[in-house]
Amino acid sequence: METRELRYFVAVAEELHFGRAARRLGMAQPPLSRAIAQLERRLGVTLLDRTSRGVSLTAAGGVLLREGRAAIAAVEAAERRTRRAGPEHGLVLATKAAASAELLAKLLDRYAAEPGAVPVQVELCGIAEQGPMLRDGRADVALLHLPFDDVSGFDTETLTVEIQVAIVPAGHELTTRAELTLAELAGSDLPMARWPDGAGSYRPGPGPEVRDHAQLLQLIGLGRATTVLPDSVRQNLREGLAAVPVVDAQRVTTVIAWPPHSRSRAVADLVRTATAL
Amino acid sequence: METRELRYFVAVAEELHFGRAARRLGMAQPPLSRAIAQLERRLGVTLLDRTSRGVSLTAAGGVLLREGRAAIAAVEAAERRTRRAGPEHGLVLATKAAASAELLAKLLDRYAAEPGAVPVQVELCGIAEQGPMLRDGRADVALLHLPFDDVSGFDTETLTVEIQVAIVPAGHELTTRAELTLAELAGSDLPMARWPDGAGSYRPGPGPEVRDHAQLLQLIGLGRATTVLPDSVRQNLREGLAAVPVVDAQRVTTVIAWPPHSRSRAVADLVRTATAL
DNA sequence: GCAGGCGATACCCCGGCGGTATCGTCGAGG
DNA sequence: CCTCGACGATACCGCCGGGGTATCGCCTGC
Repeated sequence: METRELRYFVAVAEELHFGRAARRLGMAQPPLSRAIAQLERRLGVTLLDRTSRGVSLTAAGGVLLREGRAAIAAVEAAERRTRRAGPEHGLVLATKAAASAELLAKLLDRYAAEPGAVPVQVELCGIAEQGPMLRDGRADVALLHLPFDDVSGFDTETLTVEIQVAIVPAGHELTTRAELTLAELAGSDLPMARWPDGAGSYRPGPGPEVRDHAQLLQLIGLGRATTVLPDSVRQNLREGLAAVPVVDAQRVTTVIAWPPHSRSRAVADLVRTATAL
Repeated sequence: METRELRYFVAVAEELHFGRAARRLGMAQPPLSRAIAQLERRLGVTLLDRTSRGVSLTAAGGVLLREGRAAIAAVEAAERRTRRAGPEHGLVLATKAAASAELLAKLLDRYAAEPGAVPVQVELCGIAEQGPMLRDGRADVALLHLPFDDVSGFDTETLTVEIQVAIVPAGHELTTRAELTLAELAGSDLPMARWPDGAGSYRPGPGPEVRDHAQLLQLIGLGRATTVLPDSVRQNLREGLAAVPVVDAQRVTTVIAWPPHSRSRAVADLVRTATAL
């Protein structure tokens, strides 16, 4: 199977429409139809159910969609990692913009002091973008946060485990409390802010929609919202905001993750530095 | 990058010889040279250092060899898993021949009794062959043994943790001991049998070379060797052999492993059954 | 200095990929 | 019930590129 065939199939499987898929691939529809038919013949499996009104995936098609995406990602990872394998091309570390700044600063400082350290480019990415970046070779190593990020398929080392805290306006009645429960927070007059999910859309419910941290903190400062965040954000809270521990919120584990079998000395050094923090 | 190019490069990188690689690929040498040169041009990276007497890998070439093998494995896994995604094609479970028979028997029995169970084909493979089988889609799920097998890149659940025992001839003086240390065992008159490593060759040292379990146990019965094995082998020891716990040998953990993101209901059921044992 | 081995180059041919034109079929709407 | 339109399949064509053979250039070892 060639990656070209995989890309064609993934496009059709995602669009469920040969014409649109062909447009997305920058080609005409007939060769695409033929390529998919040929792929099915070679595999000996029907991947798509065609009606004259559209297309739907068979079970085997679903498998190939999932596995094919992974395979394409692996090929593209190989390509990118090879391109970046020149004479000490440096490391790319992917992390959330919202991640603990002190942890990151300490890690980068300590690593830079190591003998044989290479330049580290920090890639600040959006929610849950680190996993894909690591998988497809855009990043060499990432800081992930359990239970939010998916670490399956990576090697990881745990760095920190934190409780979560509610962020509320300074002076709000909740700031008098030593600790809270999620139920108490939900029962307060402050609605929980809502984040976009992976696809960029908001699940319905009360509470304002926010896109980034600054927006969120601004809204909380105005007394229009609240949220629950890892304890480490307390270090950088601006004036007008306070944090109250939430006892029954899930612990957040920060891990450093890297692709398995990564034999690069630089990655190994960085991980060793991180675990020794 | 097309998988064809990857296969070509991997062949050359493994043979370090264009002519042999071309023969292995069933093609002539000039198109292969050209394809590699084209790949290097497209990647903008030199992969091979050519002298008129041979070929050697550059650092980038080493990266592409490792990553390319993984990418090819991913593509082949996608292909095999798709082929096997017909109407309930059954599961393939990979395990060592030497693995605990009771555990396996109990697992298969319990799973077969589950509603919606599919046929399970047990694939007995050699030392450390389960990992590759799982990676390239020849198996859907595997029983692995830590610390011997490499589980990086898989999802796993721990099933059992066992101590290890020394296998000695019945009546040998060591059988009077309630427990041993590795040092004591090494200091006895019984030499440790030697297993082939991954490449099939034996590391030098004293002690007889063995290829399989039957051969090993036979030698031990004759008083010519000893070895250290997981505790569960006691259940199947033939007459003339005895087992003595070795207190400082590493614990052996049996895990069930499967490819990450495996959404198959059958795999999920089997894993659930296994963890409930 | 010469022969042999190895990779690169030159040149050719054909298969297959991608393009355009068109067909067959099914569903919606009047 | 018929027509129109949307969609995928088929037919046919042209050309690019992958693969073949022949040969070169270069280094090495005898």
